[in-house]
Amino acid sequence: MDSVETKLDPRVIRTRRLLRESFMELVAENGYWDITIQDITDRATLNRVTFYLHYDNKEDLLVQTTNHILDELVKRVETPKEGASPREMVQAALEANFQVYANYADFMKAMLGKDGVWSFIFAMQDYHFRASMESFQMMGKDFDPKKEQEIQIFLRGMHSTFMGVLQWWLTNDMSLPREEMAQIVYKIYTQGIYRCLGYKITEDGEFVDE
Amino acid sequence: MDSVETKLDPRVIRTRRLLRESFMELVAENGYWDITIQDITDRATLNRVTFYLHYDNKEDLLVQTTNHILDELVKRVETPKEGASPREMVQAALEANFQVYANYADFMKAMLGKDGVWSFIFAMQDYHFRASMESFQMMGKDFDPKKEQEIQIFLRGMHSTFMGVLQWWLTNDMSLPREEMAQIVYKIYTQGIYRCLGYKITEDGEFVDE
DNA sequence: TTGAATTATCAACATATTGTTGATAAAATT
DNA sequence: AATTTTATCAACAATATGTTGATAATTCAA
Repeated sequence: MDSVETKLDPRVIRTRRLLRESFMELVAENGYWDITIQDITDRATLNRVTFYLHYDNKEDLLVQTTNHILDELVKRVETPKEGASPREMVQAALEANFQVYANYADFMKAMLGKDGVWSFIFAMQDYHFRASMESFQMMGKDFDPKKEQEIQIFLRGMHSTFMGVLQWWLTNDMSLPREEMAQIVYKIYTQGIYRCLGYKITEDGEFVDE
Repeated sequence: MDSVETKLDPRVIRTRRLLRESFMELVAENGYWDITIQDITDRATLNRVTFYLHYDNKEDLLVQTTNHILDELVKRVETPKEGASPREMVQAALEANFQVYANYADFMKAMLGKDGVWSFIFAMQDYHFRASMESFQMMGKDFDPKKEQEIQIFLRGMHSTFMGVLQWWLTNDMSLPREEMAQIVYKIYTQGIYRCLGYKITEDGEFVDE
Protein backbone atom coordinates (compact mmCIF):
# COMPACT_ATOMS: atom_id res chain seq x y z
CA MET A 1 0.00 0.00 0.00
CA ASP A 2 2.79 2.39 0.92
CA SER A 3 4.67 1.56 -2.22
CA VAL A 4 1.69 2.61 -4.31
CA GLU A 5 0.39 5.63 -2.47
CA THR A 6 3.51 7.63 -1.69
CA LYS A 7 6.07 8.32 -4.39
CA LEU A 8 9.36 6.62 -3.61
CA ASP A 9 12.75 8.25 -3.75
CA PRO A 10 14.58 6.80 -6.80
CA ARG A 11 17.47 5.90 -4.52
CA VAL A 12 15.10 3.78 -2.46
CA ILE A 13 13.75 2.00 -5.52
CA ARG A 14 17.27 1.34 -6.76
CA THR A 15 18.52 0.14 -3.40
CA ARG A 16 15.65 -2.25 -2.81
CA ARG A 17 15.89 -3.65 -6.32
CA LEU A 18 19.64 -4.17 -5.93
CA LEU A 19 19.19 -5.89 -2.58
CA ARG A 20 16.40 -8.13 -3.85
CA GLU A 21 18.29 -9.10 -6.98
CA SER A 22 21.52 -9.76 -5.12
CA PHE A 23 19.60 -11.79 -2.59
CA MET A 24 17.95 -13.96 -5.23
CA GLU A 25 21.25 -14.48 -7.04
CA LEU A 26 23.04 -15.50 -3.89
CA VAL A 27 20.24 -17.82 -2.80
CA ALA A 28 20.40 -19.49 -6.20
CA GLU A 29 24.17 -19.87 -5.89
CA ASN A 30 24.72 -20.78 -2.26
CA GLY A 31 21.29 -21.39 -0.75
CA TYR A 32 19.44 -19.23 1.75
CA TRP A 33 21.15 -20.39 4.91
CA ASP A 34 24.76 -19.82 3.91
CA ILE A 35 24.53 -16.18 2.97
CA THR A 36 24.99 -13.24 5.33
CA ILE A 37 23.73 -9.71 5.10
CA GLN A 38 27.29 -8.67 4.39
CA ASP A 39 27.27 -11.01 1.39
CA ILE A 40 24.10 -9.45 0.08
CA THR A 41 25.26 -5.85 0.42
CA ASP A 42 28.66 -6.71 -1.03
CA ARG A 43 27.01 -8.16 -4.11
CA ALA A 44 24.74 -5.13 -4.32
CA THR A 45 27.72 -2.79 -3.83
CA LEU A 46 25.98 -1.19 -0.89
CA ASN A 47 26.94 -0.61 2.72
CA ARG A 48 25.73 -3.14 5.23
CA VAL A 49 24.06 -0.42 7.28
CA THR A 50 21.98 0.53 4.25
CA PHE A 51 20.34 -2.88 4.42
CA TYR A 52 18.86 -2.06 7.82
CA LEU A 53 17.35 1.16 6.47
CA HIS A 54 15.03 -1.03 4.39
CA TYR A 55 14.68 -4.41 6.08
CA ASP A 56 14.64 -5.69 9.64
CA ASN A 57 16.73 -8.74 8.89
CA LYS A 58 17.31 -11.47 6.32
CA GLU A 59 13.93 -13.03 7.00
CA ASP A 60 12.19 -9.75 6.35
CA LEU A 61 13.90 -9.49 2.97
CA LEU A 62 12.71 -13.00 2.23
CA VAL A 63 9.14 -12.08 3.10
CA GLN A 64 9.26 -9.05 0.80
CA THR A 65 10.74 -11.16 -1.97
CA THR A 66 8.04 -13.76 -1.45
CA ASN A 67 5.37 -11.10 -1.80
CA HIS A 68 7.07 -9.86 -4.95
CA ILE A 69 6.67 -13.28 -6.53
CA LEU A 70 3.13 -13.69 -5.22
CA ASP A 71 2.17 -10.36 -6.81
CA GLU A 72 3.28 -11.71 -10.14
CA LEU A 73 1.28 -14.89 -9.58
CA VAL A 74 -1.83 -12.86 -8.85
CA LYS A 75 -1.33 -10.72 -11.96
CA ARG A 76 -0.67 -13.53 -14.40
CA VAL A 77 -2.87 -16.33 -13.16
CA GLU A 78 -6.09 -14.71 -12.01
CA THR A 79 -7.47 -13.96 -15.47
CA PRO A 80 -9.96 -16.67 -16.45
CA LYS A 81 -10.74 -16.97 -20.16
CA GLU A 82 -14.22 -16.45 -21.52
CA GLY A 83 -16.09 -19.47 -22.80
CA ALA A 84 -13.52 -22.05 -21.80
CA SER A 85 -14.43 -25.46 -20.44
CA PRO A 86 -13.61 -26.20 -16.80
CA ARG A 87 -10.83 -28.45 -17.98
CA GLU A 88 -9.32 -25.74 -20.18
CA MET A 89 -9.56 -23.18 -17.42
CA VAL A 90 -7.87 -25.39 -14.86
CA GLN A 91 -5.10 -26.44 -17.22
CA ALA A 92 -4.51 -22.84 -18.30
CA ALA A 93 -4.22 -21.77 -14.68
CA LEU A 94 -1.80 -24.61 -13.93
CA GLU A 95 0.32 -23.72 -16.95
CA ALA A 96 0.40 -20.08 -15.90
CA ASN A 97 1.58 -21.13 -12.46
CA PHE A 98 4.39 -23.25 -13.86
CA GLN A 99 5.28 -20.33 -16.13
CA VAL A 100 5.60 -17.79 -13.34
CA TYR A 101 7.64 -20.14 -11.16
CA ALA A 102 9.88 -20.92 -14.13
CA ASN A 103 10.73 -17.22 -14.34
CA TYR A 104 12.43 -17.58 -11.00
CA ALA A 105 13.71 -21.08 -11.69
CA ASP A 106 17.14 -20.86 -10.04
CA PHE A 107 15.82 -19.12 -6.97
CA MET A 108 12.84 -21.45 -6.71
CA LYS A 109 14.99 -24.52 -7.14
CA ALA A 110 17.13 -23.42 -4.20
CA MET A 111 14.11 -22.57 -2.06
CA LEU A 112 12.30 -25.86 -2.75
CA GLY A 113 15.38 -28.10 -2.77
CA LYS A 114 17.02 -30.04 0.02
CA ASP A 115 18.30 -26.90 1.74
CA GLY A 116 15.16 -24.93 1.03
CA VAL A 117 13.12 -22.70 3.29
CA TRP A 118 9.84 -23.89 4.76
CA SER A 119 8.46 -20.45 5.61
CA PHE A 120 8.69 -19.68 1.90
CA ILE A 121 7.09 -22.92 0.76
CA PHE A 122 4.45 -22.52 3.44
CA ALA A 123 3.62 -19.03 2.23
CA MET A 124 3.30 -20.18 -1.38
CA GLN A 125 1.14 -23.13 -0.38
CA ASP A 126 -0.98 -20.93 1.81
CA TYR A 127 -1.51 -18.44 -0.99
CA HIS A 128 -2.76 -21.17 -3.30
CA PHE A 129 -4.91 -22.57 -0.53
CA ARG A 130 -6.56 -19.25 0.26
CA ALA A 131 -7.07 -18.39 -3.39
CA SER A 132 -8.85 -21.66 -4.08
CA MET A 133 -10.79 -21.50 -0.82
CA GLU A 134 -12.15 -18.10 -1.82
CA SER A 135 -13.10 -19.12 -5.32
CA PHE A 136 -14.73 -22.15 -3.79
CA GLN A 137 -16.79 -20.05 -1.41
CA MET A 138 -17.70 -17.64 -4.19
CA MET A 139 -19.52 -20.49 -5.84
CA GLY A 140 -21.89 -20.15 -2.92
CA LYS A 141 -22.27 -23.74 -1.95
CA ASP A 142 -23.89 -24.32 1.39
CA PHE A 143 -21.65 -26.37 3.60
CA ASP A 144 -22.27 -28.06 6.84
CA PRO A 145 -19.22 -27.52 9.08
CA LYS A 146 -18.16 -31.13 8.68
CA LYS A 147 -18.08 -30.75 4.92
CA GLU A 148 -16.22 -27.46 5.23
CA GLN A 149 -13.59 -29.22 7.29
CA GLU A 150 -13.20 -31.96 4.72
CA ILE A 151 -12.93 -29.42 1.93
CA GLN A 152 -10.10 -27.74 3.82
CA ILE A 153 -8.27 -31.02 4.00
CA PHE A 154 -8.80 -31.73 0.32
CA LEU A 155 -7.54 -28.29 -0.68
CA ARG A 156 -4.50 -28.64 1.59
CA GLY A 157 -3.76 -31.96 -0.04
CA MET A 158 -4.34 -30.46 -3.48
CA HIS A 159 -1.82 -27.68 -3.09
CA SER A 160 0.70 -29.85 -1.33
CA THR A 161 0.47 -32.07 -4.39
CA PHE A 162 1.09 -29.14 -6.66
CA MET A 163 4.10 -27.93 -4.66
CA GLY A 164 5.50 -31.46 -4.60
CA VAL A 165 5.21 -31.81 -8.35
CA LEU A 166 6.63 -28.33 -8.85
CA GLN A 167 9.54 -29.32 -6.65
CA TRP A 168 10.19 -32.36 -8.80
CA TRP A 169 10.04 -30.26 -11.95
CA LEU A 170 12.52 -27.64 -10.73
CA THR A 171 14.86 -30.19 -9.18
CA ASN A 172 14.95 -32.02 -12.50
CA ASP A 173 15.72 -28.76 -14.32
CA MET A 174 12.29 -28.42 -15.90
CA SER A 175 12.99 -31.33 -18.21
CA LEU A 176 9.33 -31.60 -19.24
CA PRO A 177 7.39 -28.79 -20.94
CA ARG A 178 4.93 -26.77 -18.90
CA GLU A 179 1.96 -28.09 -20.86
CA GLU A 180 2.84 -31.65 -20.03
CA MET A 181 3.32 -30.81 -16.35
CA ALA A 182 -0.07 -29.12 -16.29
CA GLN A 183 -1.63 -32.22 -17.84
CA ILE A 184 0.01 -34.47 -15.28
CA VAL A 185 -1.24 -32.36 -12.39
CA TYR A 186 -4.68 -32.22 -13.93
CA LYS A 187 -4.68 -35.98 -14.26
CA ILE A 188 -3.77 -36.38 -10.59
CA TYR A 189 -6.54 -34.00 -9.59
CA THR A 190 -9.22 -35.76 -11.64
CA GLN A 191 -8.12 -39.39 -11.55
CA GLY A 192 -6.29 -39.78 -8.27
CA ILE A 193 -2.79 -41.07 -7.75
CA TYR A 194 -3.58 -44.78 -7.95
CA ARG A 195 -5.35 -44.58 -11.29
CA CYS A 196 -2.39 -42.52 -12.54
CA LEU A 197 -0.07 -45.29 -11.38
CA GLY A 198 -2.00 -47.79 -13.46
CA TYR A 199 -4.27 -49.42 -10.90
CA LYS A 200 -7.90 -50.12 -11.67
CA ILE A 201 -10.30 -48.58 -9.18
CA THR A 202 -13.80 -49.99 -8.83
CA GLU A 203 -16.94 -47.99 -8.11
CA ASP A 204 -16.85 -48.70 -4.39
CA GLY A 205 -13.21 -47.75 -3.98
CA GLU A 206 -11.53 -51.14 -4.09
CA PHE A 207 -8.56 -51.36 -6.37
CA VAL A 208 -6.65 -54.10 -8.11
CA ASP A 209 -3.45 -54.43 -10.07
CA GLU A 210 -4.44 -54.25 -13.69
CA MET B 1 25.16 -49.38 12.98
CA ASP B 2 27.60 -48.08 15.51
CA SER B 3 24.91 -48.00 18.16
CA VAL B 4 24.25 -51.67 17.60
CA GLU B 5 27.71 -53.12 17.10
CA THR B 6 29.74 -51.47 19.85
CA LYS B 7 28.37 -51.38 23.36
CA LEU B 8 27.76 -47.83 24.50
CA ASP B 9 28.83 -46.36 27.80
CA PRO B 10 25.69 -45.88 29.93
CA ARG B 11 26.68 -42.23 30.39
CA VAL B 12 26.60 -41.79 26.63
CA ILE B 13 23.19 -43.37 26.34
CA ARG B 14 21.87 -41.21 29.16
CA THR B 15 23.40 -38.01 27.77
CA ARG B 16 22.07 -38.52 24.25
CA ARG B 17 18.63 -39.40 25.51
CA LEU B 18 18.55 -36.31 27.73
CA LEU B 19 19.68 -34.09 24.89
CA ARG B 20 17.18 -35.53 22.44
CA GLU B 21 14.29 -35.31 24.88
CA SER B 22 15.16 -31.76 25.93
CA PHE B 23 15.48 -30.84 22.29
CA MET B 24 12.05 -32.20 21.38
CA GLU B 25 10.45 -30.55 24.38
CA LEU B 26 11.96 -27.18 23.58
CA VAL B 27 11.05 -27.43 19.91
CA ALA B 28 7.47 -28.18 20.91
CA GLU B 29 7.44 -25.18 23.25
CA ASN B 30 9.37 -22.52 21.36
CA GLY B 31 9.98 -23.85 17.88
CA TYR B 32 13.24 -25.02 16.34
CA TRP B 33 14.66 -21.63 15.39
CA ASP B 34 14.42 -19.90 18.73
CA ILE B 35 16.32 -22.39 20.84
CA THR B 36 20.07 -22.36 21.42
CA ILE B 37 22.40 -25.15 22.36
CA GLN B 38 22.69 -23.52 25.77
CA ASP B 39 18.89 -23.84 26.12
CA ILE B 40 19.06 -27.52 25.28
CA THR B 41 21.87 -28.33 27.69
CA ASP B 42 20.27 -26.23 30.44
CA ARG B 43 17.06 -28.23 30.10
CA ALA B 44 19.04 -31.44 30.08
CA THR B 45 21.09 -30.29 33.10
CA LEU B 46 24.27 -30.86 31.15
CA ASN B 47 27.20 -28.67 30.32
CA ARG B 48 27.20 -26.97 26.94
CA VAL B 49 30.54 -28.51 26.06
CA THR B 50 29.06 -31.97 26.58
CA PHE B 51 26.74 -31.30 23.65
CA TYR B 52 29.71 -31.05 21.30
CA LEU B 53 31.02 -34.40 22.48
CA HIS B 54 27.99 -35.97 20.80
CA TYR B 55 26.77 -33.66 18.05
CA ASP B 56 28.38 -31.26 15.60
CA ASN B 57 25.70 -28.64 15.97
CA LYS B 58 21.95 -28.12 16.32
CA GLU B 59 21.29 -29.37 12.81
CA ASP B 60 23.16 -32.58 13.52
CA LEU B 61 20.99 -33.20 16.56
CA LEU B 62 17.94 -32.63 14.37
CA VAL B 63 19.17 -35.18 11.84
CA GLN B 64 19.73 -37.78 14.57
CA THR B 65 16.29 -37.06 16.00
CA THR B 66 14.78 -37.38 12.54
CA ASN B 67 16.38 -40.78 12.11
CA HIS B 68 15.09 -41.77 15.52
CA ILE B 69 11.52 -41.12 14.36
CA LEU B 70 12.11 -42.75 10.99
CA ASP B 71 13.35 -45.88 12.75
CA GLU B 72 10.05 -46.11 14.55
CA LEU B 73 8.17 -45.62 11.30
CA VAL B 74 10.09 -48.45 9.72
CA LYS B 75 9.42 -50.72 12.68
CA ARG B 76 5.70 -50.09 13.00
CA VAL B 77 4.57 -49.61 9.44
CA GLU B 78 6.50 -52.10 7.37
CA THR B 79 4.59 -55.17 8.52
CA PRO B 80 1.94 -56.04 5.90
CA LYS B 81 -0.85 -58.31 7.07
CA GLU B 82 -1.51 -61.67 5.54
CA GLY B 83 -4.59 -62.08 3.40
CA ALA B 84 -5.69 -58.48 3.45
CA SER B 85 -7.15 -56.72 0.43
CA PRO B 86 -5.11 -53.97 -1.18
CA ARG B 87 -7.53 -51.46 0.30
CA GLU B 88 -7.12 -52.86 3.80
CA MET B 89 -3.37 -52.95 3.49
CA VAL B 90 -3.14 -49.36 2.31
CA GLN B 91 -5.50 -48.06 4.96
CA ALA B 92 -3.72 -49.99 7.69
CA ALA B 93 -0.40 -48.52 6.59
CA LEU B 94 -1.85 -45.02 6.53
CA GLU B 95 -3.32 -45.47 9.98
CA ALA B 96 -0.01 -46.73 11.31
CA ASN B 97 1.68 -43.67 9.90
CA PHE B 98 -0.77 -41.31 11.56
CA GLN B 99 -0.29 -43.30 14.77
CA VAL B 100 3.48 -42.96 14.84
CA TYR B 101 3.37 -39.27 14.04
CA ALA B 102 0.76 -38.77 16.73
CA ASN B 103 3.23 -40.17 19.26
CA TYR B 104 5.36 -37.11 18.58
CA ALA B 105 2.41 -34.78 18.14
CA ASP B 106 3.77 -31.66 19.84
CA PHE B 107 7.16 -31.96 18.21
CA MET B 108 5.64 -32.74 14.83
CA LYS B 109 3.20 -29.87 15.04
CA ALA B 110 6.07 -27.46 15.63
CA MET B 111 8.15 -28.95 12.83
CA LEU B 112 5.32 -28.90 10.26
CA GLY B 113 3.74 -25.60 11.33
CA LYS B 114 4.35 -22.08 10.12
CA ASP B 115 7.80 -21.91 11.73
CA GLY B 116 8.65 -25.47 10.83
CA VAL B 117 11.81 -26.92 9.34
CA TRP B 118 11.97 -27.88 5.69
CA SER B 119 14.99 -30.17 5.99
CA PHE B 120 12.93 -32.26 8.40
CA ILE B 121 9.81 -32.31 6.23
CA PHE B 122 11.96 -33.04 3.22
CA ALA B 123 13.57 -35.99 4.96
CA MET B 124 10.20 -37.43 5.96
CA GLN B 125 8.79 -36.99 2.49
CA ASP B 126 11.89 -38.48 0.96
CA TYR B 127 11.69 -41.51 3.22
CA HIS B 128 8.09 -42.18 2.16
CA PHE B 129 9.03 -41.60 -1.45
CA ARG B 130 11.95 -44.02 -1.38
CA ALA B 131 9.98 -46.65 0.51
CA SER B 132 7.15 -46.61 -2.02
CA MET B 133 9.54 -46.42 -4.96
CA GLU B 134 11.23 -49.58 -3.74
CA SER B 135 8.04 -51.49 -3.15
CA PHE B 136 6.95 -50.38 -6.58
CA GLN B 137 10.11 -51.68 -8.21
CA MET B 138 9.85 -54.91 -6.26
CA MET B 139 6.65 -55.57 -8.11
CA GLY B 140 8.90 -55.97 -11.12
CA LYS B 141 7.01 -53.93 -13.64
CA ASP B 142 8.91 -53.15 -16.82
CA PHE B 143 9.15 -49.43 -17.28
CA ASP B 144 10.21 -47.39 -20.21
CA PRO B 145 12.18 -44.39 -18.87
CA LYS B 146 9.34 -42.03 -19.69
CA LYS B 147 6.96 -44.05 -17.53
CA GLU B 148 9.55 -44.24 -14.75
CA GLN B 149 9.76 -40.47 -14.79
CA GLU B 150 5.98 -40.11 -14.58
CA ILE B 151 5.83 -42.58 -11.72
CA GLN B 152 8.40 -40.50 -9.85
CA ILE B 153 6.21 -37.46 -10.27
CA PHE B 154 3.11 -39.31 -9.14
CA LEU B 155 4.85 -40.63 -6.04
CA ARG B 156 6.24 -37.18 -5.21
CA GLY B 157 2.72 -35.80 -5.50
CA MET B 158 1.36 -38.66 -3.44
CA HIS B 159 3.64 -38.11 -0.47
CA SER B 160 3.38 -34.34 -0.65
CA THR B 161 -0.35 -34.90 -0.37
CA PHE B 162 0.11 -37.08 2.67
CA MET B 163 2.42 -34.58 4.39
CA GLY B 164 -0.02 -31.77 3.60
CA VAL B 165 -2.92 -33.66 5.13
CA LEU B 166 -0.80 -34.67 8.10
CA GLN B 167 0.09 -31.04 8.57
CA TRP B 168 -3.58 -30.08 8.62
CA TRP B 169 -4.31 -32.82 11.12
CA LEU B 170 -1.57 -31.81 13.56
CA THR B 171 -2.25 -28.09 13.19
CA ASN B 172 -5.90 -28.74 14.02
CA ASP B 173 -4.87 -30.74 17.10
CA MET B 174 -5.78 -34.11 15.62
CA SER B 175 -9.48 -33.28 15.84
CA LEU B 176 -10.42 -36.24 13.64
CA PRO B 177 -9.65 -39.86 14.53
CA ARG B 178 -6.83 -41.62 12.74
CA GLU B 179 -9.16 -44.02 10.97
CA GLU B 180 -11.09 -41.18 9.43
CA MET B 181 -7.90 -39.47 8.32
CA ALA B 182 -6.68 -42.68 6.74
CA GLN B 183 -9.99 -42.98 4.89
CA ILE B 184 -9.75 -39.41 3.62
CA VAL B 185 -6.24 -39.93 2.32
CA TYR B 186 -7.28 -43.20 0.75
CA LYS B 187 -10.15 -41.46 -0.95
CA ILE B 188 -7.84 -38.79 -2.35
CA TYR B 189 -5.47 -41.45 -3.66
CA THR B 190 -8.19 -43.47 -5.37
CA GLN B 191 -10.70 -40.84 -6.41
CA GLY B 192 -8.63 -37.70 -7.00
CA ILE B 193 -9.14 -34.32 -5.42
CA TYR B 194 -11.89 -33.11 -7.72
CA ARG B 195 -14.13 -36.10 -7.17
CA CYS B 196 -13.54 -35.67 -3.43
CA LEU B 197 -14.64 -32.06 -3.76
CA GLY B 198 -17.91 -33.20 -5.31
CA TYR B 199 -17.30 -32.71 -9.01
CA LYS B 200 -18.36 -35.30 -11.52
CA ILE B 201 -15.50 -36.53 -13.68
CA THR B 202 -16.29 -38.15 -17.02
CA GLU B 203 -14.39 -41.04 -18.60
CA ASP B 204 -12.25 -38.78 -20.78
CA GLY B 205 -11.26 -36.45 -17.96
CA GLU B 206 -13.72 -33.61 -18.46
CA PHE B 207 -15.45 -32.52 -15.31
CA VAL B 208 -18.59 -30.62 -14.44
CA ASP B 209 -20.15 -29.16 -11.35
CA GLU B 210 -22.67 -31.69 -10.18
C1' DT C 1 38.95 -53.89 44.26
C1' DT C 2 42.35 -51.42 42.09
C1' DG C 3 44.08 -49.04 37.99
C1' DA C 4 43.32 -47.52 33.27
C1' DA C 5 40.23 -45.53 30.12
C1' DT C 6 36.39 -42.95 29.04
C1' DT C 7 33.20 -39.27 29.77
C1' DA C 8 31.41 -34.93 31.93
C1' DT C 9 32.51 -30.43 33.88
C1' DC C 10 34.40 -25.85 34.19
C1' DA C 11 36.57 -21.53 32.94
C1' DA C 12 38.24 -19.38 29.22
C1' DC C 13 39.10 -18.08 24.51
C1' DA C 14 38.76 -16.67 19.52
C1' DT C 15 35.48 -15.95 15.99
C1' DA C 16 31.58 -14.51 13.34
C1' DT C 17 27.36 -12.28 12.76
C1' DT C 18 24.00 -9.29 14.20
C1' DG C 19 21.76 -4.91 14.96
C1' DT C 20 22.65 -0.04 16.32
C1' DT C 21 24.62 4.85 16.63
C1' DG C 22 26.35 9.40 15.43
C1' DA C 23 28.71 12.04 12.17
C1' DT C 24 29.38 13.02 7.33
C1' DA C 25 28.73 12.97 2.35
C1' DA C 26 25.71 12.58 -1.54
C1' DA C 27 21.45 12.88 -3.90
C1' DA C 28 16.65 14.26 -4.55
C1' DT C 29 12.89 17.41 -3.74
C1' DT C 30 10.74 21.89 -3.19
C1' DA D 1 19.55 27.48 -3.55
C1' DA D 2 17.91 25.56 0.59
C1' DT D 3 15.87 21.69 2.79
C1' DT D 4 14.93 17.04 3.30
C1' DT D 5 15.99 12.41 2.57
C1' DT D 6 19.12 8.70 1.80
C1' DA D 7 23.68 6.31 1.72
C1' DT D 8 28.28 5.82 3.76
C1' DC D 9 31.72 5.00 7.24
C1' DA D 10 33.92 3.68 11.55
C1' DA D 11 32.86 1.94 15.64
C1' DC D 12 30.32 -0.41 19.29
C1' DA D 13 27.81 -3.86 22.31
C1' DA D 14 25.59 -8.16 22.38
C1' DT D 15 24.99 -12.88 21.36
C1' DA D 16 25.84 -17.55 19.88
C1' DT D 17 29.16 -20.59 18.17
C1' DG D 18 32.78 -24.00 18.38
C1' DT D 19 37.19 -25.18 20.68
C1' DT D 20 40.88 -26.08 24.32
C1' DG D 21 43.28 -27.75 28.41
C1' DA D 22 42.86 -29.01 33.04
C1' DT D 23 40.12 -31.47 36.45
C1' DA D 24 36.60 -34.43 38.49
C1' DA D 25 33.55 -38.29 38.11
C1' DT D 26 32.18 -42.56 36.27
C1' DT D 27 32.68 -46.97 33.90
C1' DC D 28 35.17 -51.02 32.62
C1' DA D 29 38.42 -54.66 32.79
C1' DA D 30 42.00 -57.25 35.00
